Parts: sequence; C-alpha cells; structure tokens
Amino acid sequence: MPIRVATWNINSVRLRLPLVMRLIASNAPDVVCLQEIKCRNEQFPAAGFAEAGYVHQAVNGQKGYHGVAIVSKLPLAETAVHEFCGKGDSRHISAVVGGPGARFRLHNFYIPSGGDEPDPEINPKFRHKLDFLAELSDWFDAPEFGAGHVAVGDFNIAPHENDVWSHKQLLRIVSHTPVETDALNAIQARRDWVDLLRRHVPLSEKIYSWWSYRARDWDASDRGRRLDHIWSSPDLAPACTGAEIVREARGWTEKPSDHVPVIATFG
DNA sequence: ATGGCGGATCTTATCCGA
Repeated sequence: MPIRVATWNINSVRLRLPLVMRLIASNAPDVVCLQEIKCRNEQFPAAGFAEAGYVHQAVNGQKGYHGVAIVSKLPLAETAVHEFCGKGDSRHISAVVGGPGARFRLHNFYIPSGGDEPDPEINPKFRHKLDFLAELSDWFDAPEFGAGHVAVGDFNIAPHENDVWSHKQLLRIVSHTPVETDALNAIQARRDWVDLLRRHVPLSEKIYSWWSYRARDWDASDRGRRLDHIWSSPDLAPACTGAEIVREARGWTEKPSDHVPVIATFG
C-alpha cells in the first residue's frame, strides 16, 4: 500500500483550508505536512480535516506566525517537537507514519526565512537562520537519522543553480546565498539524505515551488525558487516511486498561497 | 515590472514573509 506524503506552506491554514481540500481531492495524499499555519493549536481547523478523513493530526502552532502541522489518514505515532535556537517558536513537528511495509519518522520543518540582508552581523534574522542550520546539522548527526526518516518542509533555501530563475541574479538574495546553500548541501551530504525531487528531475532542469506575490503574472514571468523539499534517508529512497511539484496550485483561486505543494510517493 | 503583495494582530498601523 503506497504512502503519498505532501508538504505545503499554506500561508494561513484557516484562510486556505478549502485549498488543502482541493489538493486532497486532486492528488489524494495520505499525509499532508503544512507550514505557516499561522494559528494556535486550538484554532487549527481539526474538524474540517477530520471530516475529509484526516483524523490523525499533530499540530505545533503559535499565535499569528509560523506553525506546522501534520494531518494524516494513516495513524501517527510518537509525535515529537524539536526546539531550535531556544526561541520557543513552532518550526518542527514529527511523527512515525506507516505500518509493517513502509514505516518512517516524518519530520515537518519550517526553517527561518532570514530577512532581507544576508549579513549575520547586521541582520538578526539571517543570524537566526544560520544558527538554525547549525543546530539542525548537529541534531542530524545522531545515529538514528541514518535510516528510517523523511524530512520535509519549507526549508527557505533553493540549493542548486536551477532551483532559482536566475542563479547569477540571486547569489546575494537570501534563500540562494552561498553560505545558505553550502550549509544545506552539507547537512544533506552528511547523512546522505536523498533530495527526492531531484532524484526524478535532473539538475539541468529548472523547477520551483514558490513564486512571489509581487509579480504581476507569476506564470508568465516564472521567476520562482525551489524552497520546499522532501528528503529521505538513503534506505527509503528506493521505495520512492514518484515525486512531483503541483505547480498549478499557484493559480488555484484568486487568493493562493505563494508556495505550491510537493508530493512524494513511497512504495 | 519581482520587493509594485498579502497574512495576522497589538487593526485603519505594524510586523512578518522571501
């Protein structure tokens, strides 16, 4: 029985619950990982997801900003939250998904955006982003991460040249600066995490999961970035039979999220 | 013609995202 895992920065789950329902109707994910839910746990639209069959839920929200959640048709076990940088914000939640066939711990991340200025000496948000990446690297050093883990979410970094519309023009733009892309690529390499989208789409092909709200016509200008990722530990990668970016979701309704879903299928 | 938008809250102003 395959397991389809979706990740989506939804930019307010209360406002865009109907959009998640549309994804559910069109792509039938078994598990949906959401970022930027922008609500407290008690405000999460739990009943709406439960009515759609996603009765298993793990929510780590906070007031107004950030916040992550996992909703699932399959049981979620051993839910856990990891704190980063001692800030008490809601940027991670994980749970064990699956059964005897395919079973893994699924991590849902919302890595800090980093602000505008890519200089940690003058921009505390960029300092926070680099500190978060350093803590993540240390955390992933634990032996348990060598197998049986899937890490998804809005990483807020487009690591490769063809993960952005113009490598040259974005080299000094936060999300594609060398200090960030080097850090993310090092984290990936240290545990042999497999970037499942790039396993199916060659590095020579441009692919994006985010387009700015400020472009007049996001589709025509197509100045996107691939900020949303699905990684698996190497043992699980052979079971991944497909991975896709749901580009059309950027045009769903008059008020879409600026991110689109990324989906991987296991088994 | 990316920074020209869009979310939540401390709401008619401000902070945040990237």
